[in-house]
Formats: sequence, structure tokens, C-alpha cells
Amino acid sequence: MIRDPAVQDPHAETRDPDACEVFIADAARVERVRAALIGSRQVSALSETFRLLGDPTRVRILDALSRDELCVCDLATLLGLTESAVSHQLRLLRNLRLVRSRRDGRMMFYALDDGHIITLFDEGLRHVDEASGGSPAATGRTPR
Amino acid sequence: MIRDPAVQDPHAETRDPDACEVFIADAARVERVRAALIGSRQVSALSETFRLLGDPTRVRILDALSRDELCVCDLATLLGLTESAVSHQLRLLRNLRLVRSRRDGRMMFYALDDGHIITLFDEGLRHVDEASGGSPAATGRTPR
DNA sequence: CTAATGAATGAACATATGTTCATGCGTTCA
DNA sequence: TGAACGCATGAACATATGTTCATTCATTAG
Repeated sequence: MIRDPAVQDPHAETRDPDACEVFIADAARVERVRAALIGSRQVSALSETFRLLGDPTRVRILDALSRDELCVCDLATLLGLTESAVSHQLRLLRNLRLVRSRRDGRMMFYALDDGHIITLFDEGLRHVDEASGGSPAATGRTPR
Repeated sequence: MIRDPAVQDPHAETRDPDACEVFIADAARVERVRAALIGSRQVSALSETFRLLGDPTRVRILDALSRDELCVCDLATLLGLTESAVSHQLRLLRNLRLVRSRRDGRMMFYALDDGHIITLFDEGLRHVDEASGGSPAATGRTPR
């Protein structure tokens, strides 16, 4: 699931960089922007993190965990999913350090790993509220 | 590509919510968290937005546009992609209001739609830098 | 007007993703 | 110790995704 950052992403660089088949409108601007681009490692890390956030089930899991630490079974109950499905997703989230786990007896409790995720959530919500046209309905969201 | 928010997501609710096959460790906590969860509309909107951010190509497109407005052909040159591939991705980004377009002659210029995306980027970078173990190498990132 | 250009679109393809089912692991209690 | 429990994992499946290729659209130059 986690791609080796050293391996070129299969979807990137699908064209020969030296092939100048495409018209360039502003070469100077292109080079100026090119010099400021983030590196491929950061592209991979960023996109992998956002990819994990880009699934409804994982959003709900993280939203729940932003409220309280929860064990797998309670997460499953809360979200109406099987424990297996929850466990699979938690593993992905754990691998990217979005959540951390703690064992208590035979239960595993999961919590958000750091505060960045909540910040991402809230900024994301701000965007969608703003982007989903004019004055959105009240979110009804309880502040964390 | 954009799912109707009114339609239940195919991956959500795969279990009968009333089926109590799973052990509940802390029913009170479950109900307390349940009452604070964001709504399904917000889950859909959030995950769709993050899903678009969760692809290396789109991350690179948005990173480039965070530096300057660019036309499709220059974006294609800059990222080593075909204009078609760029155009397809830009349509997705436009639909979710992550970018906006402006026509100038026969060229279409694209720019970030609002400042939330940059905030999301920077917060995401902060997370991956922090999560990718100990003291990360300097990002080499030019402040925007 | 007509040809050419930059961009958008649709179909098709290979690949990636998320869930389910079955099974294995680690812990606890009788 | 061994059965039961909560959780983790692997395989398999249906679906979703991103690129390419071919075509079409919108605009401008000749």
C-alpha cells in the first residue's frame, strides 16, 4: 500500500521530459515555477496522506477518533462496519501515523496521532463549506 | 466522478446498523461520540476533496498553481504530462472548486480557487515532515 | 471563410482500491 | 491448559481510478 518513495510513481512522468511537443506559452514563468516546486518525496508523502483522508470510511473513523479514543469494536459499532473493515483501515492510518494504537487487555484503543489531522479536517471543512455555494447551512458541528 | 451527496456512498453502511453482533465496550462513550459526528454530507464533501488531493499528479498541479497562474500547455510542459492528462485532472479540480479558470485568447489559465488549498498543503507537509521519523531533512521548500 | 491551435471530452484499458470471508494471533478467564 | 474473545491479516472479488488515444470544440491567424 505504501509505495517506495524511491520508485518513480507509475502515474508520474508519462511523457519524455525532453520531448518538446507542447507549445510553451511562457518559458520564463515555467522555469521560475519549476524552481519552486516541492520534491518528489514530498509529493509522494503528501499525496499518500491525502489519499488516506480521501475515503468516506476513513474520514468517519478519524472524525470519531477526533472526539475520543476508541477500541476497534466500538468504532465498528459506531460506524456500522465490520471489525475487519475497520481494522484494515486502521492499519493504513497507523502506517502513515495518522492514528496510534494502545493495547488494554485484549482491546486495542486507537487515537489520533497528532493535532495536524484535526487542523486538516477543519481547514477542509472550511473549504467545502465555502465552495459548496454561497451561504452554507450551519454545519451543526460541535467544536472540538 | 462527483457523487451525488444524496446518494448513500456505496462503501458506507455496509452493515445493518441495527445488527448488534459486535461487542460494545463502552456504550456511553459510543453514544457521546456519535452525537458529535459530522453529517454524511460533510463526510462526502470532505472525502471527495481529500481524494482529489490524494494523487501525485494533482498534488504537483496544485503545487505549481500555488506559485503562479498557468495555462494548460505550460502545466503539461512543467510536469512532463500530456495536455489531455492535465486537462482531465483540471476538470476534476475545477468541479470541486480547488482551481478556477480564465480564458485568454485560445489559452485557458488556471489558478488556485482560494487560500484554503495552500493551508491544507502546508499543514499536510508539516504532518508528513513530522511523521516521517525524527528530524526530517530540510524541505528545501520556498515559502509561498 | 478556412486552416491551425490550445483545450476539452469520451471510450477503453490497465491498475489500484475497499470490502468480505476465512483464518491466524495474542490475551484473558474459567 | 484451553476455550473464548477482540483484533489482525491474506486472498479474492467487484468497483473505481488515471492515463492514453482519437475526436471534437472554441478561438484566432491567414
